[in-house]
Amino acid sequence: MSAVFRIGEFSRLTQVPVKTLRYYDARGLLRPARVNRVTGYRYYTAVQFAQLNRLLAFKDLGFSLREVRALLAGRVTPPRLRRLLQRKREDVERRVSAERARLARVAARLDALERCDPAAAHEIAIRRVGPRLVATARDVLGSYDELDRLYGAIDRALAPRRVAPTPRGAAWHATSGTIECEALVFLTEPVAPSRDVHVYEMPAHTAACLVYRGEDDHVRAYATLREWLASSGATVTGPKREIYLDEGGDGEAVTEIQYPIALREDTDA
Amino acid sequence: MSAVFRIGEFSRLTQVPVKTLRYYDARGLLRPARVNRVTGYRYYTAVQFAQLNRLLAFKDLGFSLREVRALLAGRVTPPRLRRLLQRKREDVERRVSAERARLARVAARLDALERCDPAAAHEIAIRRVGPRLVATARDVLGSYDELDRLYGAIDRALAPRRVAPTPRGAAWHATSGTIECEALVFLTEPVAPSRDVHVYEMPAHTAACLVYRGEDDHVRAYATLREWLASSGATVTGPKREIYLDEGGDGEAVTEIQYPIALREDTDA
DNA sequence: CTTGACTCTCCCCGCACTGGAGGCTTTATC
DNA sequence: GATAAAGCCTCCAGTGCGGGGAGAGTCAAG
Repeated sequence: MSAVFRIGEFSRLTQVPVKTLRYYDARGLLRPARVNRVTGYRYYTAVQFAQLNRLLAFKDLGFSLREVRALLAGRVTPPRLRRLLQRKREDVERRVSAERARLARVAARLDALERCDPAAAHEIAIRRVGPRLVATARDVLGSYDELDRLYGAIDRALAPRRVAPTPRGAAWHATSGTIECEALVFLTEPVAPSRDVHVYEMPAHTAACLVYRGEDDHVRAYATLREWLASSGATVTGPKREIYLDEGGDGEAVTEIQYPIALREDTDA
Repeated sequence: MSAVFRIGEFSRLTQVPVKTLRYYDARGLLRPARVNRVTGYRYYTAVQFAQLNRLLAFKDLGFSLREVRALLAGRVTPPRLRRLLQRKREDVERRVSAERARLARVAARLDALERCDPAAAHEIAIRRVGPRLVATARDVLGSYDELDRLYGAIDRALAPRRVAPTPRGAAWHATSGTIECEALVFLTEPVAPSRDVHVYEMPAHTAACLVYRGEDDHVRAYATLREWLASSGATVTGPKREIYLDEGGDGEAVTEIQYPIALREDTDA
């Protein structure tokens, strides 16, 4: 006497595609009340509507199908559900703020474009800069050329173990009015520090990165970056770094600028 | 003279996994400067850093790799980029508000749980209720039993074309103090309306759905739904509907309640 | 008995990667 | 010059959540 629905009618009533219902059956998430052994036809009854609603409700909260299955099948003690929901909430909160930050960046980019700003902001990448072992020498410099003095000190300190020629870099610390330069090279294994050469692991952080070619681009690159930093809702959280990717004796030099940043999700839109 | 990097070193400097770099190569997104025909080794130069940054920048804005490839390779006229970015912005805005609404629902659920609320709110599903063709008869009713009169009218109007026995339903309109009932059955093909039977396509909308069994659950179900509606930041946008999934002459009846709603993303957290 | 709508299983496709197996190359050390 | 340890290569398979379609069987109406 009780009503029975074939998959198509069940699908029409629930607005869940037939394919999806079969998928849920195969995954053990929603078994039809009866399946004809011979023809394989699935027959759903009214109780399946309730089961499907529970399934969709959990899915809507952001649980994966694997989790939903556990929630539907296994005992869900309320304290355990509470913990799961709390983790879910943090998850979703993170996603919300990530999406809002992304929205701010899209809006900033669009803004720049509408102001007919020629700034090539699409060359700025926000990257995770991972932890890397570095050897550094630090001093206040009178001119750019003095950098070589610092690299010389580093090279001497590393002399016994000849290190593969990875690109060199420099961090610029603005402390108490003067600008101090910290020349650095990347290491692949620890090395003993010396009197004026420090060895430590640079912590991981997020940075806005921009690569430029040649000396001419230098000024434009910094202008672009500064403008982007101002308009995209990011705050600088440390000394800027330069990585000399190609010191190009014959051709143009190639350098990457990295500004350590923290993203905020303010937008003026 | 210019610096050349093997894939591992390039990966270390950019923090992009080796596997991903190979994937980008295969997809034509980032070709190494040189590939040794014999050994297959990939060699990257400094310019690839700039290309990779552009790639990551576009990806970060939410473009798919397919779109990124088009942006990197094809001519990107600024007006076209502007349109793409505008669409992206709407996309991301939608995602943000969807995630915020989800967050509100997770928080509401957690709230209910912490108040030791026994409400089985996880049986409430938010569903898209698609457009469906219906035949309806509408009147102010004195008692529940009068519903049969309305269904009788519908049946007579459809008599020539005997329609498959799909579940019946009813919408309850609260207009000017009285409650009016609109009995409805679903159709699969258009039928000519009569004097007191209307035929039209019910528009698609979002609804909060809850299935209950038997008469005892009726009151509890409505209490649960009302409470959920109050705490989850949704507003009712139309007459509630009931779908009689199983009128169960012998067993318990099964009914689905549907409240048309609009989601807002307010949260008190 | 035929027609048309419905259903079944099976396999491939998409996204953006990630992991592993099995086999070369390069580099460092003895 | 031999060897070991990294590093690199290609190819195959899998992730989550289904969508599309082929080819065959089933069900109800005329």
